[in-house]
Amino acid sequence: MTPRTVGLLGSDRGTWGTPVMAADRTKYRIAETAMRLFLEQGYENVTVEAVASASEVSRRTVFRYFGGKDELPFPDHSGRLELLRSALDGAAPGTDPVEAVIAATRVSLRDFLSHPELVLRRYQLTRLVPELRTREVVEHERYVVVTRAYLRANLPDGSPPYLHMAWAQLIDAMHRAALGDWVRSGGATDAEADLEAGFAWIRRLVRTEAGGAGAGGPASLLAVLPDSPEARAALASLRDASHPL
Amino acid sequence: MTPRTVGLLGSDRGTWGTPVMAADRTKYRIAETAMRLFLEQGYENVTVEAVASASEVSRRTVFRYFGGKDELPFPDHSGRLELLRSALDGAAPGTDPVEAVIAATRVSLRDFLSHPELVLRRYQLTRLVPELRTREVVEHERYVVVTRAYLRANLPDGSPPYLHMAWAQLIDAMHRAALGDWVRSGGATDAEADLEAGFAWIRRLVRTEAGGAGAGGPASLLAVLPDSPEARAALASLRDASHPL
DNA sequence: CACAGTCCTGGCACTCAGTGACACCAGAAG
DNA sequence: CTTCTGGTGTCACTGAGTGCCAGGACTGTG
Repeated sequence: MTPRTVGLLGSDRGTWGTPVMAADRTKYRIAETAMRLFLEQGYENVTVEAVASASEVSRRTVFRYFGGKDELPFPDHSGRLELLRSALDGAAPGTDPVEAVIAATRVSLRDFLSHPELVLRRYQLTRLVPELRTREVVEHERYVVVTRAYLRANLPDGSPPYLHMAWAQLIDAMHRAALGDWVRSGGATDAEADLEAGFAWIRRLVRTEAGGAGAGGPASLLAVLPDSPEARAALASLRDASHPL
Repeated sequence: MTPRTVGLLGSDRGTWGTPVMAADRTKYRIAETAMRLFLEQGYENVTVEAVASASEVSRRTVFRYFGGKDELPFPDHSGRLELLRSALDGAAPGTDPVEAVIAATRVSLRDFLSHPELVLRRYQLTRLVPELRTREVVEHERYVVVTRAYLRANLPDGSPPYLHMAWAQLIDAMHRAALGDWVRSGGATDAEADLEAGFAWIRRLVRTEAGGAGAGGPASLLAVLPDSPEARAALASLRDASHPL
């Protein structure tokens, strides 16, 4: 280990952060090289052989670390997926399952933001190369599958069959929106704040389903009305009268 | 045209319905053959060459109709995507954009259900072959991309940045749930009714954002409270007083 | 009838992704 | 020194996907 080959890389420890990449330096080194070549020469014009030799490994080794050429820009996904799983597994028993998924999604976004150069650089690539965009979609779907499964297992029994799907997609929408805006802005927005704003919006909906007792369907009302002082006052009095939460 | 080659197929017009396949018989014939071989021998054990010769076309022709081996079971997606687009384009000008997407999604589901054998047979395959499941995810994402773009363009200007994403994902969740339950049940459930039930649930949320005037953010209140006769009465009077829609 | 144009097809030939099998070499442990 | 183990390189092979060209069917035009 500790290759003396500083050549193509700025240093022997790459450019990207520390947390995940410490686990497997070689994998990230290959990914970094691949993304550089893809950006310089175009995805289709770069063979795996080229990536391998530029990374100073054999072609076979590239395929030992990555399932395919299109996975080269995503060395962090497997780790983050594991992070998401453990965040859900580690949720306190009594926790509202939707809140558990929200917390896990927050963890996932934080992990994204801890590799800003990787994520922003990759965006340049996925925007340009349809095949990589496709791969990104597939990788992303894995997260949603995990949250869907968690919600299906933990939502109260009387829930309608679309509910786990709805919350999973809704929470994912906030994740997508916050991360997407951040990435499109080149890292300028406050993604965590945006995510929390989305969660706040979600929470105003989730109380409907989560509050009531299980059997017989939701015992809540969801009301939408034009804003006005009268409406606010009426709602406030109703809320205070019956539900002093 | 009108090939006299009845050989491997039960008839010269395949097995599946009429609407889309009339457009290109050959494409559906190849798809049918491919799915049969995939189910009989396993996806990885069937080469494109085998599909081609069993379909009585050349290997080259298979790739003229399909972008790749993994697209063989999805001959209907391009047509349905076009259907979705035209449904959105054809929406009446004043229509609530969320309602427009709901209507388009209804059309999409109907189109799915018009090919029951194809869809149910394909489910056996996608459940079994990860690569095909992946392709299904990607194809599905295309629909959501279209609806997202439509909502982003047509939602009122003051809407928060996550809103188009949220509604798109939410409506898609209903589509996924209804179609998924139908497919998993082997075609036994009433998918259209399930979809409408989901839409009804969505409508209780959507009124919030769609009603208000544009500038300065949503001019609506969203309230969630415990159900009670008093609450219902109070809300009814508020609604009648200010918003006689 | 002759001829040009178009569309769909088959037939190569080629690149390259991905995989299996085996050999090699480091270091750790006995 | 021997043995085991984990990471690596080398080689050979299958098969997906593409570019190019040629041929046949059909159409319209002179």
